[in-house]
Amino acid sequence: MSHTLGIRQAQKQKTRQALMDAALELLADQSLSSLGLREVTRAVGVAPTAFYRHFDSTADLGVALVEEALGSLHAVISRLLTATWDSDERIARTVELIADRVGSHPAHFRFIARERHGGVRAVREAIGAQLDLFTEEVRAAISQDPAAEGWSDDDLLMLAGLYVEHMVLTASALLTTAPEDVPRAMRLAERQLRLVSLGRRHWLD
Amino acid sequence: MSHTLGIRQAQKQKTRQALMDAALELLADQSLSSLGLREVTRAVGVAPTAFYRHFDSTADLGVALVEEALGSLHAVISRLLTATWDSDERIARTVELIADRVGSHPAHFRFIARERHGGVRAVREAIGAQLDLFTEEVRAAISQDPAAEGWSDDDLLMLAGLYVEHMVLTASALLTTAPEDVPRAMRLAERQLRLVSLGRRHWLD
DNA sequence: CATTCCAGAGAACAGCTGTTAACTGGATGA
DNA sequence: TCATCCAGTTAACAGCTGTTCTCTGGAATG
Repeated sequence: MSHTLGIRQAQKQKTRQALMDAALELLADQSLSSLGLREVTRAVGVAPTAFYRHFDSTADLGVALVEEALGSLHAVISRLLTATWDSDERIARTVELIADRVGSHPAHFRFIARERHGGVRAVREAIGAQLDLFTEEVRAAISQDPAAEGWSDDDLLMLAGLYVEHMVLTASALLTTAPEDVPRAMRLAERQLRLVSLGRRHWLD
Repeated sequence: MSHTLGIRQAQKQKTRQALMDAALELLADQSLSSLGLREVTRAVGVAPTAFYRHFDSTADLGVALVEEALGSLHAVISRLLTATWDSDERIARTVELIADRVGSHPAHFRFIARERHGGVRAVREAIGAQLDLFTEEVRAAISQDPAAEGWSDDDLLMLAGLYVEHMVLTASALLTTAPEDVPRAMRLAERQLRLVSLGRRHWLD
């Protein structure tokens, strides 16, 4: 599986990653639509023209960043969803997971929150597609639950959408929360999820 | 109350409004952090330097746009909240109101959704402050409701936050919905609100 | 070993940017 | 009527932008 790359390809990937890392850092206080290609190459210490060996444009780089930020999350989320905990435990674990990821990769989540409704269409769409994927995965998971008995597919999708949106919202809230207030923000997110779960339990009344 | 402005002040306000309108239009496919002052003045047909007679920077203009987009909404929301309808009716009216406003001022809502997590701190904060205001207003309104008996202030704020976030979410969803799918999106938003209301009703169980 | 390949460098391009300074001419107020 | 004010203009500044073409030197290939 793991084919050893030649020195040349390895170097190329290293430069590509350096460009993506630098871009992510520069995006801490600006939006993608104002990110210049020269700005990125300057930060890496590489000629402006080298950029074109890796990306067509900064928009293209943005799409690659979406994959980097959200691609690896599917596996983690799926594992969480298939575990069989009771409702409160699952809620706590979910919020913990989000807080952990936000804590270890803040720039990625900042990027996603910022560009989700941002000025670059291709990136917006890439993020939307990833979130739709998450929504479908969540829908599949909760449809297995005995509590989903009698639910229409449409209602399941509605609920899954609510969960996914809330995850994004929580991540973005945690980003703008001072470290000492993180526990409070986590408890807030948990209460909101608990309220939604209550609504879910009485949906068919 | 309505003091007649001199010709000079009237002209100044007219130019200022033209700058804001042009900016809003240009922001349809870019973020504020990439909006140039020359770009705006060019669109209006005015010298670049004239910009400084009205705003310090494009960020300053952005803050003014936040006020324009959300300032007038408080009165409308308050009126809606104090009306005494039953739960389902209120939900339907709320979603209708949002759909109406989004339909008549799409650029304003696009701007808010885009810059809520955008790259310009001052604008992010201005939007956050406005949303906090809405949250407090909603909290005050639902605390009057008999259903709020026994609720802690913290829980009321949590629920109000959920409602406000959902309004923003619905507005942004309606923006990216094709006209023929708007009714479907509205019904989806209503079902989500109904689920939250169910959770609310059973919160103290 | 000789050849091909290709990531990155270098230089140059037209055109854009925010900001300054000094100005004009019509509305304003005494 | 006449002096003052001030929204908008003109010109110029240094510095930035994306994109092109040409070149180079070390890795890959046979």
